[in-house]
Amino acid sequence: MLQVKLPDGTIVDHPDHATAYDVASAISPRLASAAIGAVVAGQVTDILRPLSEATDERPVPLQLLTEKDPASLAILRHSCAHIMARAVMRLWPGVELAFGPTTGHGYYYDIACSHTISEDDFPRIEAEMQRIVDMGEPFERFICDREEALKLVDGMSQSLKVEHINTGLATHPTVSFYRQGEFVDLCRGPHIPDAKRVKAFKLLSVAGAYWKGDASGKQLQRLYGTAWFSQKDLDSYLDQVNEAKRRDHRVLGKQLNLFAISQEVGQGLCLWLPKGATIRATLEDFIKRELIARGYQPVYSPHIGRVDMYETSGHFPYYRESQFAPIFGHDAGALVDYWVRRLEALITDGTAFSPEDEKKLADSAKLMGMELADFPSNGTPTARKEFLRTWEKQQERYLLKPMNCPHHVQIYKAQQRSYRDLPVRLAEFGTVYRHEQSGELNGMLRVRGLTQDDAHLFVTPDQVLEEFKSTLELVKFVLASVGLNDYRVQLSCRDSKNKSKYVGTDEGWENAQNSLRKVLTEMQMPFVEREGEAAFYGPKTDFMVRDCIGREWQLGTVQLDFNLPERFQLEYVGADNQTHRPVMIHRAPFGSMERFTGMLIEHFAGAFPLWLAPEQIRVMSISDKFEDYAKQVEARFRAAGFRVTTDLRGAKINAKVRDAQVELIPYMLIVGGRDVENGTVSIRDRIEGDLGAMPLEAALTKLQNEVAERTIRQVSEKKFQQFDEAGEAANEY
RNA sequence: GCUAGCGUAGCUCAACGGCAGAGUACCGGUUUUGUAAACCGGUGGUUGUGGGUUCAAAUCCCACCGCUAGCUCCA
Repeated sequence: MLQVKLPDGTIVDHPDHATAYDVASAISPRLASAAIGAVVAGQVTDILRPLSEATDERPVPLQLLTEKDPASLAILRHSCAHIMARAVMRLWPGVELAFGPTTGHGYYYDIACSHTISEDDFPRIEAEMQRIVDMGEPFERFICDREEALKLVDGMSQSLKVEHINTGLATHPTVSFYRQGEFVDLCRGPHIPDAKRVKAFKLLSVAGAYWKGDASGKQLQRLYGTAWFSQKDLDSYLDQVNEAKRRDHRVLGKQLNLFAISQEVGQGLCLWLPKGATIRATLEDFIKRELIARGYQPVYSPHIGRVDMYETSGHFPYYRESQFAPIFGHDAGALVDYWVRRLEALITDGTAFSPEDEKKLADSAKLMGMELADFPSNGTPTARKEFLRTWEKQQERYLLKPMNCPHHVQIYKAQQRSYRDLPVRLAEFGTVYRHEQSGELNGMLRVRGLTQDDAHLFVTPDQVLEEFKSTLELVKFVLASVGLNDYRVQLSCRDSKNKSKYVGTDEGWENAQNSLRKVLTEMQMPFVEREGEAAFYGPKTDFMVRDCIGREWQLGTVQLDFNLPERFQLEYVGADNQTHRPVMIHRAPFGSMERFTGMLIEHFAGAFPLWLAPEQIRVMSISDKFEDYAKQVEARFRAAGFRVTTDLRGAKINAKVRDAQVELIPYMLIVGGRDVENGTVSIRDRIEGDLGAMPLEAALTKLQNEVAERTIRQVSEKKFQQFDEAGEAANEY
């Protein structure tokens, strides 16, 4: 007899080989048919798996999962990934399978297939999947030892699975498989009991992916799909996807003339059109006022700086590949730079660099006017490198600035600093340039030239906690000011297993990470820790902000840095008359103006609140007889600081109203004969519609109040079903 | 950077080897209007760029530039 303990504490007896399905059937047939999976001793597992096999614990703690449990969705989707893979294998023989995990909203399967799958193939694949679902075959689990498993997958010509068993699963004594009809796949599971449980599914897209995420590895095709327990859930999900599409900042940015990216200017270089620039300027003015109130000092620094400075900070060597190439004063600059890198590769890992090739470089350099009489041609590679490095440092070498911090460090160093001066808080909307990979560029969200709402705080070690705390408060405040109150904080730490990616000492890192934990805990801000997400010079707290349709964006960041002060030998004189080293805090509440504005466009679906709207008010005349009055109204509002225009076209009022609605203007002031007589305006709210006539000054006061309070009225017009992250189930193999 | 798909009027799209078109925007005129589209007329194109195939190329082929999705990356 096997004793099973249900969630309410009841103990029930079952035969030794009983499964969760048997237990469910004994409770009620209806429960049995609703059961998708089971949690046995805390592990999600199949309902058809013998309970005694799944755990040694007695009585067996069992919880049944039905469609209502979020974990069930992950099981369903992973099973649907198998069904999709099976369908693809039926349609195109010779398919090799890689991984097929679930994602937040669905699943994918990576495959190697000689046929290039396109969206045109989706109906065929979906039809084949439907046939498999209709057959309703069970998913059967079985276990093999390593040898059997290798034989099995090799026999099915699944070379990627062979490789995975030999590498990723090298330490597993046994591995599990799932069989469904002719389809057998190496898989950790769990799975739904049978294919009939799939009630609604859809293929979403196909794209490239790399085997095991390695860009130098094999290119695979990744098929994305989603699956739900009802057609209604699927439709609701697709609605949400369409809503996100409707809000696309690239589309709205074009329609509303907010920004443009021109092929002629260059990839990833954003042109802020007057309306977009107005939004940005309003945000910047708001932040600047706030910073002054909080003791920050404005600074400005140039857009380029000497490469040496970025070698000192570490940015140049660390991010070499994603920076614009340096600007060299000497014609041979780029050549010598290449030469040095070849010598470095030769020194560090013996990468071949023939004397003939080096001679060619030397000859070319001479031709370009470089003096090489003293070059130690017969010296060691290190000696040759040092000669060239010395030459390089004597030349003009500038870098388009990829980061503001080294410049702000120089501003700190421009004066002698006393402990009485600290904290020194230097703020700048600093524009930086990064040569992001072309495939990464995306509207305003990922660009090559961006302006950070940057600041660097130079503090004494005693001030770290307090200053860090107040910067977090600032981030919270500015996010709240644009109505973003739903966010979580991520503490991004160093990867403890791969320390070579970071600069500084173990002690410094521990110290910094502990400080951040302490502040977040004291402020009662819930946070999740992520290893390997830190900047190379220090740990970060990143704000992951959720917008009104539930998507998450990484925006603001606050970072603690013990390393740059060390590298730049920063100092202040303490009360003890000794020199001490300050600590730096890097922070950007919005991140970059480009990314933040792009995100806001999508959050508000282009309909900005009054205080941010580029065109706040449009005055429209009923006919040209009232043109003068309309102009008077416009002048009154403009004098009061509003961004106001007039529509004096010979069109009907209906047309003028429609255009203003489409352009998402917050308020329309309609003026006709009655208004001229009574000194009123007829006010129309973009959201509420006609508000009737109001004395001019009353309308002015109403709108002034709305601006002063930065009222936000336009979000959450539509409530979307929240889709819980179903979690990464069953993706180990 | 990689894989796949896509580039036609300012914008949205049609034409898919045989005369490059529609809606909208824009310009001119008529209309003088009270809360989501009045009417008439007109301008606008070396079909992303360069090469090739063909009697003939927006259409087929090649290269480059750019965009999109995903991967990889993100100080």
